[in-house]
Amino acid sequence: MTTAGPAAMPPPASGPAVPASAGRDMPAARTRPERATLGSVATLVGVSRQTVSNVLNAPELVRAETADRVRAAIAELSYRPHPAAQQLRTRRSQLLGMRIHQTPEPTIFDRFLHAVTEAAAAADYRIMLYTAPDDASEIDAYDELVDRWNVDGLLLTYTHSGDRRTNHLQRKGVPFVTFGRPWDAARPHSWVDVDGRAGTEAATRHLVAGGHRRIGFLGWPEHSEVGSDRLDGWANAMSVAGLPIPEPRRCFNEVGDARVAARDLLDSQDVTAVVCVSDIVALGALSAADSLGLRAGTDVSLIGFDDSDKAQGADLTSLTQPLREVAEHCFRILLHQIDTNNQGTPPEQVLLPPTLALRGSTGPPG
Amino acid sequence: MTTAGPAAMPPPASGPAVPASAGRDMPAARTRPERATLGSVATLVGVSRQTVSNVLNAPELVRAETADRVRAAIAELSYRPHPAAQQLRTRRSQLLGMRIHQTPEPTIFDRFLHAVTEAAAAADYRIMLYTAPDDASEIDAYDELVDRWNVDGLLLTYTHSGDRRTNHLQRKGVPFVTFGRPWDAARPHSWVDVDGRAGTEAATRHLVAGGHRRIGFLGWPEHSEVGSDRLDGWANAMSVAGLPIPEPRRCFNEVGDARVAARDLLDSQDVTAVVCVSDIVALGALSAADSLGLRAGTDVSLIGFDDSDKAQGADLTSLTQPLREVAEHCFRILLHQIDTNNQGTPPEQVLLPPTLALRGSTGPPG
DNA sequence: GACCACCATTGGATCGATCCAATCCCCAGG
DNA sequence: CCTGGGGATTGGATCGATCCAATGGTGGTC
Repeated sequence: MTTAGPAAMPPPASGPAVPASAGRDMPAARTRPERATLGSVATLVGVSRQTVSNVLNAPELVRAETADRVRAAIAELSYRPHPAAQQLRTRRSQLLGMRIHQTPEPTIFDRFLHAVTEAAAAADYRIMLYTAPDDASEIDAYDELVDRWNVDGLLLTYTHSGDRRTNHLQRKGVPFVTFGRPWDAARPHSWVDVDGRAGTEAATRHLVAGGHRRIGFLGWPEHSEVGSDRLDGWANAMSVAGLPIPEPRRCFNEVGDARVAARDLLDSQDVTAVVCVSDIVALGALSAADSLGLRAGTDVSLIGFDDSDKAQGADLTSLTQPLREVAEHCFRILLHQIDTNNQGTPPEQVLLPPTLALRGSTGPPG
Repeated sequence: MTTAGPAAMPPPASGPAVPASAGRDMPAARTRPERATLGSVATLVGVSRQTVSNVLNAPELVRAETADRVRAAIAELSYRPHPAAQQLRTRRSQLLGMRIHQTPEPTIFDRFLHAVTEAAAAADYRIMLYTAPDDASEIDAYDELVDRWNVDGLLLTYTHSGDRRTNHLQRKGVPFVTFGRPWDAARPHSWVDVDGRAGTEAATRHLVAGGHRRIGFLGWPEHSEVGSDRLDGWANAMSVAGLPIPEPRRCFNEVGDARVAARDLLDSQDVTAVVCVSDIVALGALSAADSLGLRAGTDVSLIGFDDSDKAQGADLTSLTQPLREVAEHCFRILLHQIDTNNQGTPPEQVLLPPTLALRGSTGPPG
């Protein structure tokens, strides 16, 4: 369900029917919770503010028995440090910046955003959004974010060759991680990415194991780095299997264009299976097969990439990007940079393999 | 393009080729910008901190000539107040909270998120994200957000009848606005929504004006409030036009299910046009028409809802939700509540009409 | 027993802004 | 000439945390 009004049809969790946990009553009555501070905890225990602070930030300095009493008081008053006060003193904000890109339609980036928000929340970090019309003004926005808001780190997406943003951030010494490889050999920085090549390789191997011998590839135009990577995986698996490599077809990432290209591929090349560079493209292939009277899963096998909702809806085998893991790695690496003050440790790179989600378009399950 | 890796094919703005504005050199050389503070501005001008503060927050207290000198110094040092310090003193954070919902696939909510981020940035507010598995724990999250992070206001989405969140926030006195109507007659609060009924009405009128007399409706199952609203618009327009009202067909918001329902509608009811409750459903109808040998735009007219990228790709006439306006209204109302301390003015409601984006599925343009 | 090292704890200063009350200045009114 | 009122400006206290240097108490050593 890509769409529909804000109160779209199936409410995206816990419907109105659920009565919500009943046994929460204690704090409901209070009119003014009267925020607890370091000081109030300290006087309750009978120690100084600094001792309370140490219990939280440097427990090894505090005698165990004292620490226990402090912790009890913290729990009793349900004290939590005030972020603004901390930030003022420490120059740390517990905030991570993330740019929202202007895309015609939402992408898996949005799922990534969700996963990162959750991963960060577990460590008491929050995501602050910002916008920028292009990379150039994004660089301008960094100064604002870092100098004024004390954002602790940045998560970049949509990296591309010739990306100026990473250089700028390295020069400024701001901790950051990118989701996506730097596609040119720039100064190395930390990144996390999904191994598209490994994905299409696995997909192709799966088809080969299923008995296919003529397997085509439906890709994007040449200049796409992500696209070439995925194409390479298919080509490599084919050559490893000792199979002939049909000329790949290319199209834009739209169903209509993909349908035309796919029809051509199915017609002229006589393939029995097609590995597609994306789900969108695979949907076009599905439609093309349909119009040629070929049934997906029996007459021809199709595999997409991204395991989007559309793939699930169309019963399309696809490659699942491990977005939760990507998000967790991104956050872990970023947190490490922040904690070590961005020094000492070399940049870290993580490449995660997608997994094949088998569905009807590659034959009956089992 | 719903998908593809993080560095997806067409980079979503400014490609690598663009050399980025060349003429920015001044601040690049400095090693340590040495943040300007109220105090440094004050000593430069030769006035007290408070006067500088007044220039920014209460200009009417300052003599015009003094204010000008202060403003000049502010510009020279490129001073900007430190949010953490302000927040500590004023209990205002310039932050708005927004929950990211767990949706299987991104929705127009993500476009809304973008629009809100931009609207807020113009007034120096930022969006902070949070997650919650369901409405109940979302309510828990409010305490954290409001008490600890001093979030100034909240933007809620996915309202539904029986929504407990709004009551809770009203009790706490936290400023908030919802994108979406409260579908039951709860205590009134501020909201902004898109008038689905007016949209389908306009769509139907357009079809009637084009000469159609048998116009069907393809909707969601009965329990959807948004769905009923959109159905009502169609039914009303039909009855106003004095046309017979065919039995509406209902399906889930998936292409596959919609195709089945649409085929039935096109077959048995002999309609020449179909108003659809969403783009997804309309795509199903498109596919059904195709399989029946009917060409969209000539043999049968189809209209979707949301004007998603899919609609644009499929050359489908659809109803555009004015998300930018929705976002701007939401922010404006929220800001007003914050500024007036959430008192005095009654809640404000805004209902915005969608606009019809005409494409090939309702006949040749012009 | 005096001395020192060491651990646990403390008090005061500080981050950068705003709040509040006090002060200064100038001019009209008596 | 003194007084009072009001606009413009100022200094000090404050928000809630951390940083830093100093203090109190304990035990070991000569």
